[in-house]
Amino acid sequence: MKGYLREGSVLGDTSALQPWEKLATEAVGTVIGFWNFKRNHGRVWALLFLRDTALTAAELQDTLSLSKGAASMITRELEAWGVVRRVRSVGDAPWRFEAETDLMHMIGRVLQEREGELVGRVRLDLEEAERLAKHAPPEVRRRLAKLTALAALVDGAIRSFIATARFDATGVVRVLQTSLRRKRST
Amino acid sequence: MKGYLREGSVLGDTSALQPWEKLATEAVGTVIGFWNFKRNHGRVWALLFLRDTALTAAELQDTLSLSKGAASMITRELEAWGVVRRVRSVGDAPWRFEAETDLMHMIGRVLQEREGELVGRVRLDLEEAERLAKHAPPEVRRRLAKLTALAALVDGAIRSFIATARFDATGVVRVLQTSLRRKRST
DNA sequence: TAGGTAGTTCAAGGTGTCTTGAACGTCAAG
DNA sequence: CTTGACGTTCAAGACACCTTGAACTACCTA
Repeated sequence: MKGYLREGSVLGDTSALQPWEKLATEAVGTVIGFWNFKRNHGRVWALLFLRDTALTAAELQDTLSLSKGAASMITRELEAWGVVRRVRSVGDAPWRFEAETDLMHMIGRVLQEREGELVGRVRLDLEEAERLAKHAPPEVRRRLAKLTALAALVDGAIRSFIATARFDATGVVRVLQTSLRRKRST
Repeated sequence: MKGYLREGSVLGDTSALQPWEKLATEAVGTVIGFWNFKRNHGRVWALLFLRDTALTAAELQDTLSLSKGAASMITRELEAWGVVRRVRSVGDAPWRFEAETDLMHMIGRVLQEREGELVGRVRLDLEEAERLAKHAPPEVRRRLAKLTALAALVDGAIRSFIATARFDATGVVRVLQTSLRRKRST
């Protein structure tokens, strides 16, 4: 085993994507990329998720054709988001990465990281605007109120999702329902 | 009135953002921009929404400091998405734009335009992957299934939202609930 | 000490997208 | 026919973000 390093491995072991892996990793990469992360965040996570095993950075690197730098940065970021775990097997082998498998929990974390702050800030700005518009015409105030109500709704839904993130989505349902009762129209 | 055209208007009429308008348009612009449209889509819509009135392209242009080209393009796009309506007042005045005010309906349209196609395609790809993996180890198949289940869930939620888009979000709640019943775990 | 692997960092270059403004089309009034 | 407001288009430039790969640290082995 010593002589056969990464390139030209004998059994297309870790490298070489299976056809379904190709499809799935690209699909996930697309959504993730569209959703404002890097496509490669999605590809890496998806591959780790599909193989049950933990892979090394080097394996990810050439299975997905990443540069060395990219492999390092992507894994580090995924790890920071709690979407991937870094594990060291026995002895002193290189780090390996394994995927978080609780999808909902994952989405919750990411939502928190990304939307939480944004939505929260926007909500505050809108509320501030509402305050400033105290003497504006009623229709204007009504419309501002409509905006803040929406912001609050979304903010609430996200928070609840984060708090109780599970696949059943119970939390979100609850929030949407209660908000429903409070404000018929808006 | 004839002599006083756009610049240096006597009463800071249409130009000149009120402080709350400034705050609100920027806030909306930020979310929209973050959400992968142009920041200016958000700013323009928000201004039209806050002023109850329909504004001309020229007014938008200098109230929000847009270039002539941008004003034209942004309004055209908003119009195409059904987020803004183009109206011609009596006689032969220039076009004016007014905002769609049903927030939920609007979001529905946009979701449809943007997510619908993406999520749908991804879902198909994942299902194809599942088919290709027919002879893969069971754990791999289970994981693929998990992904397609998520895709299907989201796809369903979006479709239902689009179909019954209202502020109360009843539709989404219903979908999430039923999907809840069918697949405890995933 | 020399040589190798693992891993990180960062400047440089690449990519795709947004914005600008000039050129152009159209229409109506003079 | 000329002029001027309104509106659209598009090529060029500005810009933001991604990716690359070389340089570097740290650590282990011979």
